[in-house]
Amino acid sequence: MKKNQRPLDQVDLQILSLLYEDASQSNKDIANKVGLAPSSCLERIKRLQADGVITGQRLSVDVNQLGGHIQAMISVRLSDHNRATVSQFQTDLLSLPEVMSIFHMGGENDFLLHVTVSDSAHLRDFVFNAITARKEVNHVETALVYDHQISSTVPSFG
Amino acid sequence: MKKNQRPLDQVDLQILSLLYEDASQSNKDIANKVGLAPSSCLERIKRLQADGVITGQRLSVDVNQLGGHIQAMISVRLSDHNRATVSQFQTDLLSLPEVMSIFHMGGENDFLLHVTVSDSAHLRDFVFNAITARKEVNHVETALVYDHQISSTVPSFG
DNA sequence: GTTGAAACAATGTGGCG
DNA sequence: CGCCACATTGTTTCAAC
Repeated sequence: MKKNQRPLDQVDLQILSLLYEDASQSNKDIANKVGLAPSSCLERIKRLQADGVITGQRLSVDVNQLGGHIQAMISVRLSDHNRATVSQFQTDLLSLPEVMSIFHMGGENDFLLHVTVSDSAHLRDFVFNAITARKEVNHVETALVYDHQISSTVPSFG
Repeated sequence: MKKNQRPLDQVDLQILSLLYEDASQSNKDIANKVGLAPSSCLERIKRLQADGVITGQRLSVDVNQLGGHIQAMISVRLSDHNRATVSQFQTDLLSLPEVMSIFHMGGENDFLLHVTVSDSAHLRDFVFNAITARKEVNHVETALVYDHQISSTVPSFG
């Protein structure tokens, strides 16, 4: 939370919620839905961005159509938990085209890698080449992801 | 994959890749970067949407600023694997404000729930009220998520 | 695929409550 | 101080090529 930041009011939350459902709506549409003039609405959206509440806008794609026919969640344990090792692992893996997102975890697994690959041979190669080949990796477990659904409701409570 | 669909060429992939990095770029900017006239570029983007390669546009928000101070990954096993039971569980949970996304898994866990909560009391209450309270739930395990990083590179390989 | 005109949306300014 | 109306700028979109 930044300094000099007004707390979010109900209208801010309404704007966030609308944009979270569908970020492609125009400012004008949002303004209409929340009952503000477009300029006032835009002012609020800009403030939400400046305050870091809105951090960006991402495209949703159908990875299956891009050749990502299989999705998997790969649990990884490292043997070395230095900040440098952990952070290097994270950076290296995030840059690979197969890796869609990385969860840095507490608990017995250090990382969950959500990956997409073209087929099971690709999955096997990815696990061997990108993960078990690394010295700091201690344990790897792969589970298939049948389906990944993302909520279209913005988290908001208190 | 739909019928009547042209395979993606290099320019399509370039457009996808640019928009995947930052979906807030204007069509005009994308057109410039890929070396097309804005109208041709827009035509391609529209086609990618019509073909279902681009499925939407999502807002990235800082959940921490919305009161989501803790993120967790909750592994759930059900005792009953009927389609109806599984699908009801998925629908019910996805609509809760704490749940950001649901992975339907193969393997010993049926679901991974990526959730955000305000504090550890909230986490405990959520697990009890939304998960273990359900008859079909057999086993629950909760792990803290320190950090979740999403790739800004679109998955793409043959 | 391009160009250029018309339609529309985003943005900045100044005035009002 | 936040909101609105209006003027300006820029973007999208459509038709003709």
